[in-house]
This record gives sequence, structure tokens and C-alpha cells, in this order.
Amino acid sequence: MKPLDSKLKPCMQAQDIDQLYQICANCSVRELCLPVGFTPAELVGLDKVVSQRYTFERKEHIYHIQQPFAGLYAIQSGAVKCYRINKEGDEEVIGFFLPGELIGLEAIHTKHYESSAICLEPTKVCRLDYESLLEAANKMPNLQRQLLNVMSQRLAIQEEHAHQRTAEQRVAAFLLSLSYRYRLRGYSAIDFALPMSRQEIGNYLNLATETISRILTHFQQEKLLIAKSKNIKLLAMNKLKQIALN
Amino acid sequence: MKPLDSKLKPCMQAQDIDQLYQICANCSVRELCLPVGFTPAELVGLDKVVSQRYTFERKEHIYHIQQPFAGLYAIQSGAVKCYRINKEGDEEVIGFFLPGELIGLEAIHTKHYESSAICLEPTKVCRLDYESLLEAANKMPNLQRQLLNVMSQRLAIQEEHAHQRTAEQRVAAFLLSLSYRYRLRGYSAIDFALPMSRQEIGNYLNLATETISRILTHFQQEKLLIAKSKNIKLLAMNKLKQIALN
DNA sequence: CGAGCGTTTGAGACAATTCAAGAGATGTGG
DNA sequence: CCACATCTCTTGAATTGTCTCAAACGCTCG
Repeated sequence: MKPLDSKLKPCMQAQDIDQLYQICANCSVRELCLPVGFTPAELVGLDKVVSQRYTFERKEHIYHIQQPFAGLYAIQSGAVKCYRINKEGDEEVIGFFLPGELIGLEAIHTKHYESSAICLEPTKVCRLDYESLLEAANKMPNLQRQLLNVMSQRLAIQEEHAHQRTAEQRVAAFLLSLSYRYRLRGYSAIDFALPMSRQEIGNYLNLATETISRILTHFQQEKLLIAKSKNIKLLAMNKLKQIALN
Repeated sequence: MKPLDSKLKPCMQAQDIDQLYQICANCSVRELCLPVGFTPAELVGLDKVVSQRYTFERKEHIYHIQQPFAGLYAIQSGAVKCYRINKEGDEEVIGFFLPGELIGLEAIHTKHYESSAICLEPTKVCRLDYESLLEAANKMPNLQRQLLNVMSQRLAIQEEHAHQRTAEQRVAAFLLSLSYRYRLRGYSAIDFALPMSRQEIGNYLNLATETISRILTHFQQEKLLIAKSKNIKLLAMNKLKQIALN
């Protein structure tokens, strides 16, 4: 583990702060992010919520655990891992996040981040100041609704995740979740590159690295997919779905 | 399993619908529920959100999975289990809920309940019509804030839950969670009665009934607690905390 | 008081982990 | 741009934790 920066100033690792407001209306992931189904007028209002856009390199942190809550971050491009280190020194991965997804939701009630967010590849994010977001949500019922929808969905995903039992089930569900999310973003649902290591997948699914490796090998033997290092090609989505749902 | 009622009308099993509005101001779990920290005037406004109060007997359902979303339910007294039956016919317990807690949050984005809610003992609930709640939240920033806080907290709890590895860790964390929640409600934190069976605890923690039993026996041998049928007496909370955090 | 369900306990089976070693990538400095 | 050092990934073997199956025990409630 890289030592954590002791100063608790958020986003200090941003390389490049865009000087120009890039309004949400022009954002490529608008229809996956909060502003889903908004009118052009509303989109202009939403821009006031976007406090700042930041660009990060691979392995840079967006925020560290326990830093004071500086707002939610909407991922615009790239990929992010939220994680924490437990008492035994092992990494626990809370989740992997793709463009259009919101991170920092768990910090709303405690006012400090509950995990650290690190970029798995070069990544752009929009910081949404929480107070501005609440104000905007008051004026724009659609925004309020959408924010609650996002949180409700995250909750449902977590509850699903909690009840996956076998290792094969978890790995299959994980791959299908990524596949689905890539498809929504206009990428191939059957052929994609994992932005994370086997180790990180294991830390997300509560499985040993070796187990992830073995299961991918096994799926490959069963002709369900081809896994060539980080590249995944799904050959039998239906069979994987069957495994995922048990 | 009791066969499900095929009609999808919500709350049809309510035994007794209170005729009088019981305003939130007089509710015994007010400070645990949404109206935390509200002024008397705000509490009157909040009452308009409470569409109806319902009383249920043990084993009655508040709602069934896939029924159309009829709002959130705030538990006023009693205890509720949210669960679903998976493909293999096994029960998966999403959570146990105590007075002051909100259920139905996962239905916000899908507009139908994602699990069934059954009462573990005689239970009173308040139904919060979602549209009225959103309207009220627009007028009362505190309410909006509080609702988001509740969802944020639920998310954090779920993420915690997802990373508990060993069976002992899970059972210890489960008992401590109950203990903490009872304490908040004015009951003893060290001496309480479980409202659910070993089987249901297992279905919540993804462990076999036998494992729950064995671990309780083991904790008892280690003098960490006394488990006499459903009655639990915690003798060494600190050691349990150590086990829970691993 | 007996029936039936929930709980406890034991023994064997099995899934996933740990430990260990080797193969394959990746990145860095010369 | 290559060579070496360093990660990451894969594979095997032994170990461990939890589950399954089976039987006995003990509440609870009619």
C-alpha cells in the first residue's frame, strides 16, 4: 500500500482542473448519470451543482477514507475502485465504478468518506457539492427523484451481492454486471478489458485471487468465455446467467 | 412457505386501520424515524405524508415481493423480516427491521417491492406515500436531508455486511447490531429476546442453521454470552466486537 | 400430555483457502 | 529498445471452515 497523504484536503491529487464549465448537456454520459431525462433548461440549472471537474491518472486517489465529505463524484470517463483496508491489513473492495456512476453516497450521513476511491485508469470526474445538489434537488423535482432512484438501485445491487453464495456464482454475476454496464455505455457486452486485477476482483467478491483464477480457467474449459489476461470474451452469456442466478 | 396471495393489492392483510391520525409528534419512535430533529410545525406537515397506519399480527405480510410500490413503511412497533425465495426455493433474508426503521427503499427505482415483508411479532407500521413524501421533502429541506441520510446509512450497513467473512464474525456482528439497535430504542443492550429463529438468522447471514447454533454454543462456552433459546445475554461485548471486526 | 417444530450435536463431504512454486506480464533504467 | 527486476497470474497439494445428512433433544402449543 502506498502511504496515505496525511493532509485531509480533498482532491489534492487532481492533475488538471478544467477552467471552463463543461455543461452537463454536452456530457457523453449524461443519460447514465443523474441528469437522465432532463430538459435543456434543467441541464443548465444542474451545471451549477457541478462544482469542478477533475482529471486523474491511473493509481491516483479521488478521495481517501475518512476525509471530510466534499460531495459526490460522478465519473465521466475511466474506472474507479472504492476500497478500504481492514484490521488485518487486507483490502476490501466496496465496488468498481464506471462512467455515469456516482461515488461517495455512503459519506452523506457520516460526513466523511467511508472508503478510498482510486482510479484504475486515467479518469475524469465531476464533483457535485452536496449542499448545492440538495438545493438544486429542491428546485428540480426530477433531480430529487433521480438521486433517490440511484440510491435505491445501489441498495438493491448491494442486497443482491450479499446473497451470492458460491464462488462460481459470484464470478459469473460479476462478469455479467460488467458486461451489462459496458453495453449501456456503448461498448461491447461480450468482449471487453477488465480494468482491475484478479486480486482486486477477489477483494471485491471475498474470494482468494487463486479462486478467481481457477474459476476463470474453469469457465474457459467449459467454453463459457475466453480470458486472456485482462481481456474477456463471453461465449455463452445464457449459461453464465444460469450460473449467476445459481 | 404460506402460498402468496395472488392479488397484488398492497396491505390487504391489515387487520385494523386506525381511524384517527396519530401525528408524528406523539410517536414513540419519532427520534429514530424520519422526523428526527424536526420542529413541531414541521411534524404537523409530516403527518400529511403518513397515508395510513396499519396493525399486523405475527406472520402477516406488510407487502409481497413484486407488488406495485405503494410507498415506504416506517415501523412503529414490533419487528419485520424482509425476505425473498430464490430459484432453489431457499429463503434469502434481506434484513430484520425494528421500530423507527424504514422498509421498501429498494422499490423506489423499480416501482415494485424487491422483497416480501413479514411481521415477526405483532407490528404497527406507518405507510408513507412516496409521492407525498417527495412533495413534503421539497417543502421541508430537513426531511429531504433525513431521507437521504437514511438511505446512505443503509448503503453503508450493506457494504459492511458484504465483507464479513467468517461465520463467527457474522454472528458476532449480527448480535452487536441488534444490541445497539435495542439500546437506541430504550431496551437493554445486553439482555434481549431474538424475534427471529436460528434458521432465519442463517438465511440472513448466508450460513446454515446448524452453523448458527454451533457458534452460539461456542460463544457460550467461551463465556461471551448466554443463549437460552431466543433469549440472549451478552457477557463480553468487547470480545464480541473484537470478533466482529475480525 | 403428546405432537410437531425448532434446536443441538456429531460425522463425513466438499468448497474455498493457504502455501508454494513456476510462468507470464509489465515497467524501468541503461 | 532490450534486459532484468518486479508484479501478476496460474497451477498443484494440503488444510480448514462450513455444509449436508442424520439423529436426538427440548420447547411450545393445542
